[in-house]
Amino acid sequence: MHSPELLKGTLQTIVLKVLKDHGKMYGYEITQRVKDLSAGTLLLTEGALYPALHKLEAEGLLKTEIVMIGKRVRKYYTLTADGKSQVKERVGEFLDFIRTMGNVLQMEMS
Amino acid sequence: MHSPELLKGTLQTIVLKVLKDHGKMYGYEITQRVKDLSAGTLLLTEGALYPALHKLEAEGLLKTEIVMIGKRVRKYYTLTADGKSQVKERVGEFLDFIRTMGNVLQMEMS
DNA sequence: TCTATATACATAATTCACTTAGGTAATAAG
DNA sequence: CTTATTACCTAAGTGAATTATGTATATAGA
Repeated sequence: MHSPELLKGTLQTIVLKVLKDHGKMYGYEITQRVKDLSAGTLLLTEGALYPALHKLEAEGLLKTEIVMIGKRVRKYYTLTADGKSQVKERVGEFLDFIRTMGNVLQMEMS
Repeated sequence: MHSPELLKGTLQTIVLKVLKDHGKMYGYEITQRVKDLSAGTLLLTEGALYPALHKLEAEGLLKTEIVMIGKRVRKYYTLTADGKSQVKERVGEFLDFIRTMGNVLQMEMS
């Protein structure tokens, strides 16, 4: 798997937003959804994703539900109320950031 | 000084692009220029900037010229030929990144 | 059939760009 | 004359990622 240096600091935002848009999802599904949405360019590593999910859960932004698929464990994540409000905040921060970067890098971000 | 998590991975791009747009500059001047361009929101720390400048110089993207201002040392940086071509590449990568993030976060980036 | 690939979870060691903290010194402002 | 600003620098610590590993089920192809 590969992922750019720029990804740093955006993983939580991505996870929260994808969960908001697609509802209940499990870890592996999130990696696949992000891969699809990014046309194969954003490949979330498991070593980054799972700790991030656990952290967001510990912070009360996500809640989990374990489901058995045959003999296989699947752990579904959904946003809590706190999680939902955080989505707006994080995405807003990201928008501010790229707006600022647009100014600093003198890009015409129509 | 304060700076967001999102800044990670963008510092070199910022330095290179600012040097391309403003020509010969010294470290402290870069921090002030970035502060101005970002309306006070992007505050480069010296602990991040100076090592980054030294690294870019070691990689041959920047060259230096030391000037005495009274009894004060001032170290001017300019882009090398390699540096100039890297600017386009790095800014291009950043644009790709925000385009991809636009898709993943389902933002309408007109 | 058995072998590789995909699915699905997880943690530990390491890396690396940053922050925080510290240091030196000249100049300007009050 | 004391503080803030200008101007350079390095070192210790942090934290979010990568890389490496481990476990195990399900599936597709040769």
